[in-house]
This record gives sequence, structure tokens and C-alpha cells, in this order.
Amino acid sequence: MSKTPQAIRGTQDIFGPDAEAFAFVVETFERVRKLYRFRRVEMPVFEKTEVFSRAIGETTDVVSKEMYSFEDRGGDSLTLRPEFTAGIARAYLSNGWQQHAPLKVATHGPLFRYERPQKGRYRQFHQIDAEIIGAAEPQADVELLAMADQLLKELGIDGVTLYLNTLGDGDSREAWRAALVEHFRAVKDELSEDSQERLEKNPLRILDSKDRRDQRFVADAPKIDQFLSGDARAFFDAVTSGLDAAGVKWTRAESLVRGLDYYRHTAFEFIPDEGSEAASKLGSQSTILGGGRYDGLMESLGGAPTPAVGWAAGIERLAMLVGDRVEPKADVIVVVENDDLIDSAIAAIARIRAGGHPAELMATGSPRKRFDKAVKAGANKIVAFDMRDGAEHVRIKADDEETASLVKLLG
RNA sequence: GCGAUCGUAGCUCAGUUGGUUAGAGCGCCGGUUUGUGGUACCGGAGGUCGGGGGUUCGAGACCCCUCGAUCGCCCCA
Repeated sequence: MSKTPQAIRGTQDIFGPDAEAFAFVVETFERVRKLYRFRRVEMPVFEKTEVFSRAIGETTDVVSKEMYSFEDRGGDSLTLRPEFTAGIARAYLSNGWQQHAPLKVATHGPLFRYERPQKGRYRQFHQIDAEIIGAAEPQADVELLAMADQLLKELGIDGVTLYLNTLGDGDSREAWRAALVEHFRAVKDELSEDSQERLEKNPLRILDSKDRRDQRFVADAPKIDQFLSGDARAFFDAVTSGLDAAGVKWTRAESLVRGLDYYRHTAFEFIPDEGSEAASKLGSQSTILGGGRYDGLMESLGGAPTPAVGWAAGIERLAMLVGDRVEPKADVIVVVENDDLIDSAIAAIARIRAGGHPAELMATGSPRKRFDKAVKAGANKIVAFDMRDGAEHVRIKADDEETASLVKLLG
């Protein structure tokens, strides 16, 4: 038994270039979110278990086997949030945020899912999230997708395609689902074991099965388009024409479905193109940003029918795609080459930092090697304190203009 | 939850069919050298070989268990 405790499986200690990439994703999201006028919200990390079980659906994998649920000291069943949407919906209802509708909100933070860890999949992971609540218009879907598209562009991520589908309204979705069950039940024995199970729990999922045995029957499976009501079709057409107008490229994916029960109408995922650099960085975790419309969710939490759309993206997955970000170098390094001058150096670096320059003090280790360490650290401005002829001597290594401004700063 | 591969200094790795005191490079610390500079040389610290058990005269290596990482399935962001 080793004496130092190990980190919990599936958690990460993010440091160095990885932490810089993580911060870059969050900072870029914050900037883009303001561009689209989404308001910032902070949400609890845990909720009553029923918030998730009712909103997401009892039969989903997330609820039935991936939640971190526990009883608190008062005997209530609580759950560490496995996603943002259900908690935001609960907050919308319990705080009377209807008065702000249509409400555009954004947040980010940790989520928890008890899954087998893999590259790009963790038990504590982090998402950025954007929601528009109380907006029934297809323009809301368009705005949300335009924001996602711009975010990915500003992160410098390319080789990614937006796949778009509609699940229709509640009636369309149910009719389609029933037809799918009928279609696949006829050939049940020839389906993969996984899909035979999906037939009962989540028949839509059979459509994106990777198993060859299933794919034979997927090709001629009923299409959602056959079941779309006139309104549902008009809604989807409005979304796609809005995307075209916004300059957002998209691809129709008829078999794209979402795992959670609450989705209606628009469903979408941003997925790296096969064979692209992005795809190889992500391994088998292909979706980097996904979401859709969830008009039925509020009712499952006891609220009035409320239309809403949202998406979430995994920060770790995005960070893998933006690549290593170098930690910024110090603007100025103050080197103490003689320990008697430490106080002079402390006074100097205080002024430099007050002047707005990121600065580092180099005053440990062999005095003779400190200057070399400063040079090696890559600072372009170095202020060195040393004794020369029995008196304090300050040397500045920088170009002339910078030297002048440093001299002024140091008085 | 299922299947597979892998765990040796801080990092990247070597370590012969099982055989003395487990090594190298980089990094770190110290000394000398250089002295408007990222040099060179010398020295040092740092490993219960992921953890536990077993086989053996002897295990870093072989076997079992366990923990973790990675890859695929499932699921998802």
C-alpha cells in the first residue's frame, strides 16, 4: 500500500499546457457568449435525484447506471449533476425566470458520470453550455447554432461538420418511434444483442449502431420525414434556411438521434470529419458539441409547457483539439545575483508588477547561475541586482526603448 | 458493464532464455569555467521497478489478485 492517496479514477489534475488549453476554451466561450448576449448563470453541482431522473428519463443509461447518487445526512437522495440542462430547467421553474423569457443563459463547470474512463471521457469532466428557454421560434435554434459554429471557429478548430436532424414534434416522434419498433421487431433475431435490447429501451439508437448486422436493416428503416407534421416540417425548413443565411454549414443526418428522452425537433452534433487530424486526436469520442430542442422537458418537472433549445460541449475534448497552449513567459525577470540586495530586488519587482508587467523573482539556487536561468526562461527583459566596486549595481538587459521604460518604472 | 494492451527516476526510455549493488539521456540541485550571458566540465539527489500475494536457491522479468492508464464495444460532451 502506497502512503499517498491516489486520485479518484476518471478524475484529472490538469496542469501546464493542458491547463492553458482548458482556460483558452473557457475564455473563448465567455467572449463568444457575450457576443450573442447570453447571460451568465452559476448552478449547484448537485440536485435532488428526481431532477435528473424525471427530466432525463429513467430508462436512459445516464440515469439508470451512470449517476453519482447518495443519501445526505437528512435522508434526501441527491445526485452530482450529470448534465446542465435539467438543473437549469429546475432553476427556471423554481425561480420564476419565466419573467425573463425568452431567456438566454450560459454556464460552464464540472459534471459527473460513472463511466469507464477513456481518452476524452472522464468521470469528472467539464462542459460549456448554452440554453435558450421560452423561445418557440426556429430562430432560437439558428442563433444557438451560429454561436456554436463561431465558437469552434474562434477556437481554431476545423475539420468538423455540423450534423443536423429533426425528431419532429411529440406526435411525429412517437409515430416514428412506433414504426421503427415495428420495423426492427420483424427482424429482431437477426439484430445484434445490443440492438435487441435497444428495441425495448431506446429504438432510435439502433439507427446509429456500428454493428454490421444492424446496418443492413437500418438502410430501409422508416424515415422521420414520413412522419413529420406540416408544422414540424416547416419548423425544420426555417432552421435550415436560417443557418444558410447565417453562413453556417450543415449536413443532414437522418439517423442522428439524441440519447436523452427530452429532445424534440432539432437535434445536432458537431463531429470531426473522418480521417481528419481532429478525429485522430479524439479517439472514439467523436461528438465535441451536441444538443437540440427540448420542448417537453419543463412539463416533466411539473412546469408549464415551455419551448427551449440548448447545447453543451466537452471542454476537455475541445482542449484536445486546440492543442498545447504554451504558458506565457514572464515579461520581466528580476535576478538577485547577490543575496544582500534581496530587499532592493523585492522593492523593484513590486513596482514592476504594480506597473502591470507579469514579473518573476529569481533569487534561489546558486547566485552565479541565476542570470543564466533567467535567460533560459525566455524573458526578454531582465533586471539584475549585483554588487560592483562595493556598491549596488543594476543591470538591465532589454532593448533601448524597454530599458528606458523600465528605468522610469524603477525610479 | 464487456473485451484487449500496458504500468521501471520528475519526463522519454533501456534492462539478454529469471542471476551481483536496477541504468542512460533530458530535467533538477551543487561546484568550477565563462562574464552583457541560453557555454563546457565535474559531482550530487531522486526508484520499496503501480500495490499485494505466489512460484523459485534467486523475480523488474513468470503466475494470480488488485489499482490505474490506453484502445475497442456500450454510452455520451
